[in-house]
Amino acid sequence: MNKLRGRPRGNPPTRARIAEAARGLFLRHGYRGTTLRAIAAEACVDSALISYHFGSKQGLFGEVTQLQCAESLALSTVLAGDPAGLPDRLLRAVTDLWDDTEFNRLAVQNEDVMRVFREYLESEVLGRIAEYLGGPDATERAIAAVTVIGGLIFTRYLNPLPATARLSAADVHRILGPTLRVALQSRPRYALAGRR
Amino acid sequence: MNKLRGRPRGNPPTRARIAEAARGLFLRHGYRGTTLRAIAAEACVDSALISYHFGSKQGLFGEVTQLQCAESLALSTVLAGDPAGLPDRLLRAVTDLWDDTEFNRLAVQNEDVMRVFREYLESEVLGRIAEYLGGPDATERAIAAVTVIGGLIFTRYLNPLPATARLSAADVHRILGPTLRVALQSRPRYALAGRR
DNA sequence: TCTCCATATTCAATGTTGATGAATAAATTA
DNA sequence: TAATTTATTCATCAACATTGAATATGGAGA
Repeated sequence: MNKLRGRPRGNPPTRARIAEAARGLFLRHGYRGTTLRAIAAEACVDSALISYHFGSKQGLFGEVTQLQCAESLALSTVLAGDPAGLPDRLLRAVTDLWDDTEFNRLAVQNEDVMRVFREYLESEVLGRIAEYLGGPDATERAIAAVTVIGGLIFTRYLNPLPATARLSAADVHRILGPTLRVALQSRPRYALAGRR
Repeated sequence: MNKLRGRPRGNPPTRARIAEAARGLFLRHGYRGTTLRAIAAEACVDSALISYHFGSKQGLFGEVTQLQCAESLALSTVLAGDPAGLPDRLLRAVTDLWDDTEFNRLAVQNEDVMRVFREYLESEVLGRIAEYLGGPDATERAIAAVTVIGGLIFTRYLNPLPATARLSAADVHRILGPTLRVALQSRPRYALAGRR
């Protein structure tokens, strides 16, 4: 920080260095856990420079995050093949992306709601559904069901997508009913060879 | 504020009043948008009293939130009937709960990640899937698929449930494949099925 | 009833935080 | 070369959550 005032010599890529430092810190400590001063220190820069370049902390975060989103999930490949294999390809794309990159770590743990909601979903909903179903694959069926339900809650309420949120309850029932029914079905594992 | 120092006469339920005020403000303005000072003002109390009673802002929020969770989703009723009707009853319970109560408003909009993620899910994933599917009910099928995918992302990555998160990618594919397949299927209700 | 301690409350201060405006120096343009 | 635009530091701000000190009441035991 003991640098000179005024514009520095050359055209150092300071802005990029800030974004890089921010990305690392956001990944490690989440949004709230990362202060502008920490980013500035990491980038060896005065913290005011961040506001200058990115407008605000949210602006910086948005830029760093959107960069990640742009790189993510190459949908073209997924949508290129035959319709029959689409489910598999979609699932594979999602898990490949999220398992391998650091993208998921950008998910700021919303330390408050998220924890409560997770515990509730896990112990109450999932546990009791599995108990109700019984049988050897009860847990797996419950997981599938919780996924659909969690997806509904997430895309309709927690973080409403307009297309989903503006449906009536009846439409939601009609559209998701068959899906949830299949999720809850027992899927005999070794009965059929099937392809992967 | 112009009150006397020291313990007040009688045993006024100040703690409860604070919780009540906090609940209202959290509902209206979310977690970050609600300051301890605002809660204190609403409850006609010094803001230091909140730290005294609840330890911290998070402590207060946790108490208010957990109260809501306890009241929510009467699973017993859902699990009481015949297995065949379970999907419908589950869906109904979820939508009834979340449509009618204020519970969903406690979902602190994680103003940062959530917005980006929502826009991405809506415009990229949902839009392109619907475009790919084509046909009259493409949007509905895309919504169902996005729900499953969003549920997977949410319960496995964003807010990982242990049971779901510790699965291998292959297990995820196996368990959710049939579900997603059905979500993507055309569901002819009033007309004959035509693929694609 | 008197004494003491735990409890409830206000007040004042502290240390962070994100942001802003002024000063300054290099780059760029005319 | 002169003027303007851009990049940077410094000093400061207001808001925030939290903490410590001061003070007054409630309740338990004599």
